[in-house]
Amino acid sequence: MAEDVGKKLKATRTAFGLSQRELAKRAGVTNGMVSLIEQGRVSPSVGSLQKILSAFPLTLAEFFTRDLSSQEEVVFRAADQPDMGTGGIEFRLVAATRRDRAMSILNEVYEPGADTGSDLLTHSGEEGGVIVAGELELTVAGKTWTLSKGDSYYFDSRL
Amino acid sequence: MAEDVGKKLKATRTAFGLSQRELAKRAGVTNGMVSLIEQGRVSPSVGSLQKILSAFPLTLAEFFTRDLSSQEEVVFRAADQPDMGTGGIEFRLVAATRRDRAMSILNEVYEPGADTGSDLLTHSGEEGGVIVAGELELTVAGKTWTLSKGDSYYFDSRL
DNA sequence: CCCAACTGTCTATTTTATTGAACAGCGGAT
DNA sequence: ATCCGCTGTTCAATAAAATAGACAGTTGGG
Repeated sequence: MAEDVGKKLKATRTAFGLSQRELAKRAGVTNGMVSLIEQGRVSPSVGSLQKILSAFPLTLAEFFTRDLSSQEEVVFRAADQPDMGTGGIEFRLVAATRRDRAMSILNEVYEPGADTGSDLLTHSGEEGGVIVAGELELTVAGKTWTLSKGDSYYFDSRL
Repeated sequence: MAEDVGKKLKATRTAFGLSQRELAKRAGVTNGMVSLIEQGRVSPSVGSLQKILSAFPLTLAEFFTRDLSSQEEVVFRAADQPDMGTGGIEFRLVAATRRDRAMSILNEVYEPGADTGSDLLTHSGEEGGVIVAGELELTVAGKTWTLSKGDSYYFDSRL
């Protein structure tokens, strides 16, 4: 178990806020296969893994280098937030590269007249937010960042 | 053919100066499998690919990020040259990260009394060499490097 | 020349991944 | 309570990957 593809795939999938079935449908594979891979009961072919990753989208290189570069990041820049939305609504997922997130935060931009249905932000021991305008000085665990429009933060509330 | 694993594997294998059988033996797989993978006739499982790459040795992340970072490098530092030798003889392969090399260059260090059999350097339109002692100023295609002991160079002779 | 040792490719068989459709569990709505 | 829609898991059948071994071509030596 030198490199556990299953755990990494599960962490990536949950980070993007997708279910096994939703990921499978986008990738063109079956949900059972995603389940078996995540449990480590099969070793997928690189072709299958590539199809699955294309649903994020993510390349093989990005997938395998993922946690080495962004294990415990706190600040995520605007360009690093993938757009999950459709049509006139823009959803940008915060901390998408972070593994095993316990919650999801969305940066939402609505066209004039667009409608929001439910409250998507639920609290569960971790905190996150987005700077809509102006600048913010953020201090977490002794470190300080200056965030401007579009930047965001994410950290364990115990810090 | 988004990411051709076969071509990449073949380029990597030849860059390390290994035959299909030699690679297969080190990796604990069959030579036929290496052949089929390199021809693109099968898509190996990540487990199998991982076993194969461990013979170089190379991680999955390093394998997939390989050509993005070192596509057309000219200078290769001493630390980047893998040791291909055994026993008292030290063989360090130059430009191992470069894809589809048409030749091989070896930096050879022999213990006192060791014996050399055949001439390993054959010319075929490309040039390479190693700095054994002192310093050298190298200019290729308008760029200049200063090489010291252990450093090496590799470039297309048309430049 | 012939032999030996190597190169990579190909075929039949075994092993494994992948599919498609079932299953049980959970939360919300009626 | 049931029903709906979702979550992830598991099973038998199918498709594909991996194996063991044979094959042809090449290089160097006796």
